[in-house]
Amino acid sequence: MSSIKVTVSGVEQAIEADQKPTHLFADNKEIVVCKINGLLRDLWTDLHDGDVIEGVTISSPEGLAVLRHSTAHVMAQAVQQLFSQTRLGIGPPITDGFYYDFDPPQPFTPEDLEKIESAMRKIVKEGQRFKRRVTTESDALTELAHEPYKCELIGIKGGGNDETNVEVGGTELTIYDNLGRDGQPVWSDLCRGPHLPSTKHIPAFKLMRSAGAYWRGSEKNPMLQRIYGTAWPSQDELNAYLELLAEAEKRDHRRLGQELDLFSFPEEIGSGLAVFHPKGGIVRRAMEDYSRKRHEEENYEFVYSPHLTKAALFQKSGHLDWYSEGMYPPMVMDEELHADGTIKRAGQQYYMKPMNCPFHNLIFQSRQRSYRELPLRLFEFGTVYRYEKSGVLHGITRARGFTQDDAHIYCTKEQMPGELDSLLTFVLNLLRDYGLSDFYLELSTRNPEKSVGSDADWAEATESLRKAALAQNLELVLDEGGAAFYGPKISVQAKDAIGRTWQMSTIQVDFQLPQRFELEFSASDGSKQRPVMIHRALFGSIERFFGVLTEHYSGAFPPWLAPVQVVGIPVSDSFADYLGDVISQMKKSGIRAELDSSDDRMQKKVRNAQMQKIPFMIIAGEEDMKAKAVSFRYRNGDQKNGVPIATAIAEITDAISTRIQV
RNA sequence: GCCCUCGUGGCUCAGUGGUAGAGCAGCUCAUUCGUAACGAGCAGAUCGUCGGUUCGAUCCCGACCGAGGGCUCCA
Repeated sequence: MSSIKVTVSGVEQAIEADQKPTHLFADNKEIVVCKINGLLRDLWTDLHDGDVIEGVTISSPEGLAVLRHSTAHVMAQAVQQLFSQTRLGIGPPITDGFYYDFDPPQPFTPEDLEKIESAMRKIVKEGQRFKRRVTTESDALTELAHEPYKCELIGIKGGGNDETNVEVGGTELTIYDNLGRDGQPVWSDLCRGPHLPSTKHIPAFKLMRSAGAYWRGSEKNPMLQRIYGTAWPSQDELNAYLELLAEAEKRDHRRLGQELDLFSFPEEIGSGLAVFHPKGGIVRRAMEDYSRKRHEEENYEFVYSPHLTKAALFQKSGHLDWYSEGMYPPMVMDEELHADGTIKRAGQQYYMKPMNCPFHNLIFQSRQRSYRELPLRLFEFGTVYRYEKSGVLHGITRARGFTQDDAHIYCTKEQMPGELDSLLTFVLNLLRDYGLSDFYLELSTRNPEKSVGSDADWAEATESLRKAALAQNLELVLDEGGAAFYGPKISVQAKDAIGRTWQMSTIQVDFQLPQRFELEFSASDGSKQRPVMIHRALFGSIERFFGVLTEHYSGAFPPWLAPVQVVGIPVSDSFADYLGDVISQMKKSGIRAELDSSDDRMQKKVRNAQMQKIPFMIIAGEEDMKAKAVSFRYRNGDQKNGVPIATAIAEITDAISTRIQV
């Protein structure tokens, strides 16, 4: 046997020509795949003289993707074992897991998933080897004649997105055979690879759920059945992931909204339309009040506009042309009909507003504007109504009626860069005040296929946005071509307490509306000029931000936002008057304090307050009363006894005014 | 909108082709108790809505309304 020279992990060495990477890395069980000359390859790949080989561990991002993709294959094999009539779609790795799309005779039931999972465990146990086989288009079409979706992929080879690329994205068309103990193929799938050396390299996995999904992501295509799963390098990591999901479920704002009596969605009102209960109302008002105060400091002017308008306004803005299916249908007023039903007098159409901007434009236009007034910043807590598709509604974060903290800034071209810069700083600082601290920014640029406005305007606005973003020293992600047709935008993404990303604020330049409304101001030389218009919302919608904060804090709001800041718990009834007096003093200091005078035992009252996530429990009994003091119990279970009344009040008012979390 | 799952007292859930139970919450009584559920009793549901099948439906079928998980969508 001849030998060849290869470089393994940076070290040049001579090996037998029939040695594979799997042999080279035999002493490191963490290595499940490798890079040969920079390309990700199976550990069974043939080596050639001069190859440069690096091991890739199962825990690396690439290793995880391979693990998950291989697990998807095992799932597809199990599905076809159990349901032989099932045709295969695609099965790529995704964040934290994988999915595979199937076209089964019957949709999968939860019991099916259990069966599939145990069939998978068997396959994993068998240690089937993944073997790569190069084929040709015509051979593959013959071999996979019974797999119509796979044949379709062969037809679009190379042209697909990242997901279809997993199947056919390589330069060669390949099929992976799973070899049983006897070395004979037991199952095959069209796939680019690479894969784990064998199925026994799958340490931990779990099927999560099945769901419908359109073939290749288009709602014009048939609906396939997708099964989601997750796979990890160890059982511990799988458990940690499942715990994270359980934690996310516990802090789901829809669940907390009910448990903490914050809001509800009465069926009688309609899908996606919420009512805020008193406690939710307090949180919301605290949010709004603080936002209003900060906006006033930043020279915003507060305006109001009606919830509905004649069609003409949204015709002028263009919304009816491109957005009517997202709007509630019109109300026709004062229409008169002939006896035969034909129209005698045309009525007037009124629409619920899906946006506030046209109203603000009318305010701008209500009189002649001077350059001396600019930038003019019009702010409104504007409630809008959008007929979202039923399937997209999600608690309070995606609703059909919601209130935007909406402002439109009218300024000169020259003012725009400075305005965007100070605006972004303002936005981020305000979000920080609400307790979010981990951000990145996303800049959406022009889609040349679909946009209005001149090249120069776009370039200038995009550059101003980019400069403003870079000045923040935050990660900036480019969303190439992702802007709306009327102008570029920057959006602020925030991470919450358990690491999930939420899109928060958006700052959007608009080249369209000033033109459609023919907005003008008088410049210093007396000429008429068109202002630049900037749309911006910090919360997106108040309801949505409310939901995000609820999940971020898991319902344990910082004192300044908490519906009830203090609950007084007397050790027994005989101390209720004493403690009631302390609570009254707190109320006079502006603290949202309540006395629990129910006839529950104090332990029960503590439990109730704990479950309501009230920041401060103030307890008083014999000792405290004698000392003219109270005892604290904090949400985390800590205690502080014998605190003089004035000190206690000061501690609480201080926590509220500094907006700290406790 | 599409696919799947679900809809039983305020909440969480059990249950059956012959008109319903539990725990918590509520109310009453008892208790007055130092940091996460004292005890007893009472009350509370035309089993989402409307049709159909059936001698009879909360249970089977259909439509609608609503919820959940996804897909698509979010100007």
